[in-house]
Amino acid sequence: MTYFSAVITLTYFMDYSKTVNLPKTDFPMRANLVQREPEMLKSWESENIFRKMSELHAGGPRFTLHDGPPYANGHIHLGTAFNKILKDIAVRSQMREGKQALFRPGWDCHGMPIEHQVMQKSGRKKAEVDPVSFRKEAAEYAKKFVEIQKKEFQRLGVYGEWNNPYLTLLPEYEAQEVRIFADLSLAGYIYRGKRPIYWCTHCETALAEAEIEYKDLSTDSIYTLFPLAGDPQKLLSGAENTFFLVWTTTPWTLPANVALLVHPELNYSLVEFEGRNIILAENLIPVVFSKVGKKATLRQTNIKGKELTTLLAKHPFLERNVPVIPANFVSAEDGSGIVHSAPGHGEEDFLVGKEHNLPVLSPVNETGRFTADVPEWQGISVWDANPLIVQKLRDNNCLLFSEEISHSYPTCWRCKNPVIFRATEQWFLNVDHQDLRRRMIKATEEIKFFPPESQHRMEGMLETRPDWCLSRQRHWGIPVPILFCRDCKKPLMEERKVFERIAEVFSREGSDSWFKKEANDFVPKDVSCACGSNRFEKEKDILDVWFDSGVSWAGVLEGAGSCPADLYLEGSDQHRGWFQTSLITSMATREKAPFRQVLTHGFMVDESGRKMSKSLGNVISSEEVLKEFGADIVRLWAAGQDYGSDIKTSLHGFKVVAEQYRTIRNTLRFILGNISDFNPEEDAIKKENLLPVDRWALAEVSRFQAEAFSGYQNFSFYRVAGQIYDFCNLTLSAFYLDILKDRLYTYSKNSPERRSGQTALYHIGELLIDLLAPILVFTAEEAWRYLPRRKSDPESIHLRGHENFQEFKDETLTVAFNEFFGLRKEILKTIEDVRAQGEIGSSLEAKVDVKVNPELLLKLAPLLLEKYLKELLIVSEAEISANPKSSEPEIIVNRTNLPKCPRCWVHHNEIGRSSAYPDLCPKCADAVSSLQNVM
RNA sequence: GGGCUCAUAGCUCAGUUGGCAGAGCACUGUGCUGAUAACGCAGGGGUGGAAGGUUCGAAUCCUUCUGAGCCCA
Repeated sequence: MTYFSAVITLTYFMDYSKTVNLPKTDFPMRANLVQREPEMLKSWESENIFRKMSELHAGGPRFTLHDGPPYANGHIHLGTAFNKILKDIAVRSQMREGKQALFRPGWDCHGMPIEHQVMQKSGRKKAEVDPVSFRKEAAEYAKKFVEIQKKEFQRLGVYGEWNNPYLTLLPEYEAQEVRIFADLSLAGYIYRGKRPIYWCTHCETALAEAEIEYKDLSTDSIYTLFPLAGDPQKLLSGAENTFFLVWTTTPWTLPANVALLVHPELNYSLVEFEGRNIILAENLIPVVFSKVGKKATLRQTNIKGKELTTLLAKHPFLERNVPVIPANFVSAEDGSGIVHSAPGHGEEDFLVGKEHNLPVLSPVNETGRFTADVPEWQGISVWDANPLIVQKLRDNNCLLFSEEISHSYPTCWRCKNPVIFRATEQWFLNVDHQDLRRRMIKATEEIKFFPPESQHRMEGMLETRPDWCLSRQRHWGIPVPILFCRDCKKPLMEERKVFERIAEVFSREGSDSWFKKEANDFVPKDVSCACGSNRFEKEKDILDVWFDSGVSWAGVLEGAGSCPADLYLEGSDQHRGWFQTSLITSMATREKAPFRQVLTHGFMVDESGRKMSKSLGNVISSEEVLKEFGADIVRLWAAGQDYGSDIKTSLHGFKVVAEQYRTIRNTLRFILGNISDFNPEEDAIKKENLLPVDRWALAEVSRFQAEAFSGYQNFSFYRVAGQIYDFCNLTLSAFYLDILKDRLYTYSKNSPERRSGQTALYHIGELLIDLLAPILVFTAEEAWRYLPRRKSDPESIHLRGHENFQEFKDETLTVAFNEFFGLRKEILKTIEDVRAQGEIGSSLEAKVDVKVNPELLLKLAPLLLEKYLKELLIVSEAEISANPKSSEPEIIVNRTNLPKCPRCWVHHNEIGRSSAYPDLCPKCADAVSSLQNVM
């Protein structure tokens, strides 16, 4: 008996397994991206695909994404890769919408990091360097990394004009930068002024705001006493022996002190302590004297800060009387509520000082040592002077007490040493000239920000940003294009001819010419100084590297007729950086913003949400993941991130993405395998003749497409990626493809049922490849090569626009199927129970009886369940009927008693109807006989 | 210290206007062996960062705190 049945089964299996239409495709299951992607890149190159892409919609509406230039130093990291991939997806998705989308990548080539590297390599110091040969080395260094990074971006599949990138060191770019500087200068935005700026005493240079890192450092926190020098309005009851309690964390700035600052609305008090009267903020009395450890006696209260401004104070160790001035930034939480002010050594102090016409003292030289203006400590560095000054205060009996506190302190981003504020002569851009600041804030209201909160952030930063210090005392950059009169020292700032000459020379010979030529080479013969002299000398400072990139709209977009750009897309740090510098230069010279839309993304952080940094050792390199997973995985990862907040990144995360990729790839493979014998031009079934479930599948296609389109339009790539994955996983794998298998495999090749399913599958395949194309640029192309083609189809998916599937929309079917899925879940649960009891294994062994209330049955009518229910449930017998009494569906599942068709494995009541194939069900008999007719 | 943002299952995240906490992955069980280095089904898993408050009712609104990120001081 056992022997007999085994032989029979084996016989049937051998026979019929060859008659079913199993999936057939050479599209490999294993992606092998690391090897296959470089081959694909070569084939794109040999077929000029990128060039054809750029020509695809020539003359049509344009989409310009302007590349924020990465810094040409080192290899790209995951953050750089992420940024460029987002840009690429934006560009490609717009291109697929029918726009002419060009992307010209750029690099930022000047600036400190490169200068620092080159300087270190040669072991030289700034003063010892010959600018011309040094700049040559720096340029080579930058170009080397441009090439390295270019290859790395290309390997990621990023589309762009790689043969024509913009570099901030190209002569034409430099010339354009001079022209913008000229426009700014002629319009009155540029001024030379003494002003406290961040100064690194180690690197001996001014630093931009962007070049500052804050670190926790321990510093002196001292409470010093400034004697009262005058009380003309007799505000204080006993003015004898009275002192201001003044708090500072930078004792070395006391020699530059010119005022005391109080908060105008804060309440101050007079206390008696060890025979002296002391003024300080009322609410800080307990804190201060608990630190001193002794009690003070309250003498007078409720003195408003603004009343104190009538008083005069005496400097604790210099022969100088200083005024008391109101300032809103004085804190009532720390110190004493009275701070000392040195406009030469602090930004806020400077602004208050400017308002009250205070002198700007800065008796510190470029190495951070006191000048002759401070004879007592001349030649001593400010860091070494701190304890000496504290001692001096103590000697003068002017120190209440001192302590050490830890607080965040600005340090130099290169050398990591603490920096100081020091007033020097610098070139500035006045951000309030001609109401620029207001105009910029207004302009941001017209710009679309992604995410929208980003606009507030930008606005807030514009409100408070100080004038832009444009000059740097370095070698590697574009020179400040200013000439001075050798005789009267006046700068030549209003002669357009001079700027034009400089720009013209730069465009031919590059900005190196500034260092090679004489000043007079840049001055036309007919130009002379107002004083009559025509002997000139060159400015020695160079421009801030942020000015380089800040004029890229002029250097890149204007010439191409693409300004303003449609999109700037950068990390959120660029609110203060590139977005703002670009906005400033453009609003000042062109009266308009250089971008219509701005997208910002978060930063890479590790699994526990901490910033990736070399010192923490939690950095994941782009190369590492690329080598292990391939570019499409990195791209799918990038697409899948909600860039609005920070991006948590781990190797495990990439493995999860790789799994998602496999799901998508397998889905594609299944589709391709099942339509390998389908010719869309001959075999497609008309919409009205499709089976209900196939029409529903296409309705889903139209719905999914509309959603994905809107996702791409809003640059919500992570939504698109999620939708694609859910579509593959939930709509297709878990339902549609599963129920389709019986039809695809067992119906005869050319049957309407099978062709109906294939028609839907073909469109699903088209759509998937289409929607994947901007993200999985390699895999989409690979799949495209295996998809049956129409005659009109191009050789590359990247040259094909969208197929529109909106005609397949079918609200009735969609609603009906949603009802069905609720019911199906219940039925599947019941089948699982029966399976758990050991009654059935395969669901094809099940017989399902369902009773539902008539309303539900009516809703399900479009599905034609009386005919298709068993197919939709993948069971052999299924009946559904109405029962007015049942509010919940009644589901009964049993094992079927019908015999099994050995070909399609469905249990069937009509087996043997065909005399030629007595063991088969009618459908299978038909299929096999038609097969033999063909043979 | 200030501005903006984030915190929901082991992981990645949904959750529209306050109304029964949801997906995928992972895990466990299981089916199939005609997507097979695949695919299906089911299940367990949560003090919603913490503490208060408003409300009949809070993941959602308010306050404070904690941790994290960007920017600024």
